[in-house]
Amino acid sequence: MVRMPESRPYHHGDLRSALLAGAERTLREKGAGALSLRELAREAGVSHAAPGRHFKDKQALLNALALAGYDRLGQALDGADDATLPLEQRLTALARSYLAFAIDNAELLELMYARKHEPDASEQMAAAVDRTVGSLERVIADAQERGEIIAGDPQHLTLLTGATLQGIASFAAGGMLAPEAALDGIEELVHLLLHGLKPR
Amino acid sequence: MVRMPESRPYHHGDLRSALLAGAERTLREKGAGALSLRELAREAGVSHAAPGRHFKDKQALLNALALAGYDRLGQALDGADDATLPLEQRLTALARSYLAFAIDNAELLELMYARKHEPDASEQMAAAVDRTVGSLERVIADAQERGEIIAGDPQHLTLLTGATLQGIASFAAGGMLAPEAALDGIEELVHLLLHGLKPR
DNA sequence: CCAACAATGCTGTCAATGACTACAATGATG
DNA sequence: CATCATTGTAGTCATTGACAGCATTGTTGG
Repeated sequence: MVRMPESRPYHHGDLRSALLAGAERTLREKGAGALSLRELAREAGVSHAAPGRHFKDKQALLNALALAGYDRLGQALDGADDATLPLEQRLTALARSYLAFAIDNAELLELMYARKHEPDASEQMAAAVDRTVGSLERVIADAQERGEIIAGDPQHLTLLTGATLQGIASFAAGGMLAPEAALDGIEELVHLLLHGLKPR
Repeated sequence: MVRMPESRPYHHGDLRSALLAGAERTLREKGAGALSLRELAREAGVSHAAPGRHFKDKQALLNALALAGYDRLGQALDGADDATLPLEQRLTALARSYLAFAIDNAELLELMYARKHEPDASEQMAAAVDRTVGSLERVIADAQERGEIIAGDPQHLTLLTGATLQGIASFAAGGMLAPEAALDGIEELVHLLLHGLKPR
């Protein structure tokens, strides 16, 4: 047996991107626990230590993955926000967009919320969170100015709304709630949030 | 050097409990990722394969840990529920109890919600979830009968309430919200849930 | 044109881990 | 007290993350 020339070049070309892409696929298919740097290296056709050049350690890769996730989520939310819609519809659209993302990126979202980031990565992470939360806070603040929502610290109200969404997403991710049920229930959910549980 | 008799008996006595206890401590101190069967065995003063007699694999131990968590959560909630209180206070007490548990058992709660349970363990898990959710659903259903809460499928309303709580817990666990802030905000939160965001 | 030099990849190695097997001690049961 | 299931032990294997040292490539200044 003679070893073939293996025309593969010494340099991969864009190993960093390939690793991130592979990691996302694995994340989606097998969950975060199944992520292995060595496996990713094998998939990319590269030695087991090569990833080390691009990511100091496993956590660094996970951080990069989370940041990319925030970008995609931010785009989805920005795309779904239509300031010309009436409040309830506007909120519903935003909520649907968030839930849809949460449902098809359950494992990724978990990474995004994971509290294991190093101090430096945390800064970028915090900024990303702020950008994301901002989408929602804007809607709330707008509605307050128009008198469509009660007065009060907009951050508190945003917290309530965001928490509810995150909770639903968490239930859906945990299998306690079917994804379709979660999506179908959005209108009622937003309605309840706006009108409260008490009879009027 | 002569090996001492090592008066330790061949049998540990209650290895299973010792492992669970150690696992909980590690979970609390270093997080779920740092859990190692071998490390637990060392702490218990036992060989590295001994845990295998009590837990088929690592996941089995995690499942047991989660079930124990549901028991403790259930006790906390049952203890906090006082049916004689007015609705808003009753809900507030329950919410505070849940949040307190979530905050000081963040990692455990994550395990409890993890969707990695095998089909058989899932049954017990589902039952445990039902028992837990039941505490809340009871309150909602009671209030509905008294006309203090709008009509509608009580499960939907429970879902909304539970999701909001879980969302807040999730934010607190993720460091996006200070634990004290979360606990302090409970009254306002429950009030908002009951009365809605729209002005009356 | 080529001599540093920085990036990027490779091979080799280590300790830790989860899982498995075969074997030994213990203690309960008939 | 003989038998046998339970519970531990010792040894082993493949996988993994991390690291060190070397090789290849491409770039940049002389």
